[in-house]
Amino acid sequence: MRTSRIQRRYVARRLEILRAAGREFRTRGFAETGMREIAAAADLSPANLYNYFRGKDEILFFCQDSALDRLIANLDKARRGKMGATEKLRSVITFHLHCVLDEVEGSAAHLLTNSIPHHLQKRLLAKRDRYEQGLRQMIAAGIRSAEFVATDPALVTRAILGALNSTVLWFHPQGALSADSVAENFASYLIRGLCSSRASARPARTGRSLDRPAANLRKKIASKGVQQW
Amino acid sequence: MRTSRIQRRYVARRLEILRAAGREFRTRGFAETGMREIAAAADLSPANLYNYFRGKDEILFFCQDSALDRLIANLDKARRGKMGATEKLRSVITFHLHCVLDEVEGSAAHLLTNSIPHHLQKRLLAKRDRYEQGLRQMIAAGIRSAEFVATDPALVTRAILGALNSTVLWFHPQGALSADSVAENFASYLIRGLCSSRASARPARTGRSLDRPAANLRKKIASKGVQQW
DNA sequence: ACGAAATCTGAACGGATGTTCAGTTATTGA
DNA sequence: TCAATAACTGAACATCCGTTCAGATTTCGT
Repeated sequence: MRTSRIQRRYVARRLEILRAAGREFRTRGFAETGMREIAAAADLSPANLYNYFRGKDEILFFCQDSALDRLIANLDKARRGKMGATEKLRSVITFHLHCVLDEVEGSAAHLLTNSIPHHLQKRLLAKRDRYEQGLRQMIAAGIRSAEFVATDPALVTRAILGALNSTVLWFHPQGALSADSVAENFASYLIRGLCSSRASARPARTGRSLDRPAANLRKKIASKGVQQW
Repeated sequence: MRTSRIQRRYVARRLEILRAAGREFRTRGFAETGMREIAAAADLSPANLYNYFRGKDEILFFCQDSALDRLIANLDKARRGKMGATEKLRSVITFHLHCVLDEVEGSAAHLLTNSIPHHLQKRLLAKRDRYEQGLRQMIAAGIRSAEFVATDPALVTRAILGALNSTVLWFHPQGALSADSVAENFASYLIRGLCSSRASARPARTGRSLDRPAANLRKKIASKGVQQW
């Protein structure tokens, strides 16, 4: 056989650990979750974890890395499609939510955790930037094609990602609200904000401390050095 | 005099500490920030912190508590106003962003931190629920008055709060992007999503795994037991 | 069945962290 | 000026956490 049984069992055990760790990270947070708890959740002794991962950092790294891979793969697929910007964006939003809400080992995709070593963090930030830039370009294309209203694509991208990622903070898999319905409603709302509205969304100024004209609407934003979603 | 000088100095020092702690929490995260770092940032010895706060938990608690007080006060003021739902919502969004981005000691308002003791966490969750409910009712009123399109107010509220709170993850006070322009752009985008769009925001189904009708649009959500924004 | 390799475990180590405490310095009120 | 109170500090304590390691147990190939 191509891959030996012990190899297959090894990677399966790794995946089990990642799932258990993701579950714990999600509910308790990274810093609040100890290796002993991860081990208990994965039915292992704490010491045995180190046969599968170099340490706690690496566990979180692979959680985030695999989630980002799936997100980027879906994004690229959507970008290559022939549908309009609206449908593309809808597909990305719903997939992102299902990825973050359904697949528990990927639900740690939003954790910042600057306590993870630099060389790992750099790789994650690079992937995250790539995802964010792809989404931004998708929105910018929709603006150019006049499907979307003229706004700052970078800021809208971050608003969307912030809304999507923070769902893990309140969503309960067993709750009354399904991931599907969250995805449907979020997609409708977040996309509608990009389509020109009937009524003017920017009425007469209220006059309260916001007197400076919003002239920096399309200010360029450095894509590098972005720390977080 | 009404308040003695030593009392005034005491509360002033407390505020200095809260500001310094908020600054550190914001950049490093709660678990990653030690009491020794807070003390250094506030120009105090670590031991001296305990003359002003019972411990690290209480420092975070007062950071979040004061920020929530300001947010709730502004929300109530907006709700009592006579403007339309659009202007009310705009005022709340911009104030929320300025509170979270400008006033550094309040920028910890988004931290979950389940490591803080129960009796403190309960008080914070109560205030957070009150804020969220107020915002939700504001949006629901806009829907009733036909200013906003018919959607699930609870989910839109959480999308908005998620977008707003996650700005602290990437916003840099010294960066090229001002808090004002973030507030303007976010408000425009997030409000436009509540106004009926010209083009249909929900086109023909793509057919991909989202075949279940979105019938649970107005499903009630338990307002208690909400853990996070 | 048997030696070898993989898998697993309990116990301990080193370091960091929140916190305390005895003791020192600064400030207050008269 | 002087006692009393507030403000502050360095050093240590207790605990927790990530990690390691020697050795036991299971699984594998033959």
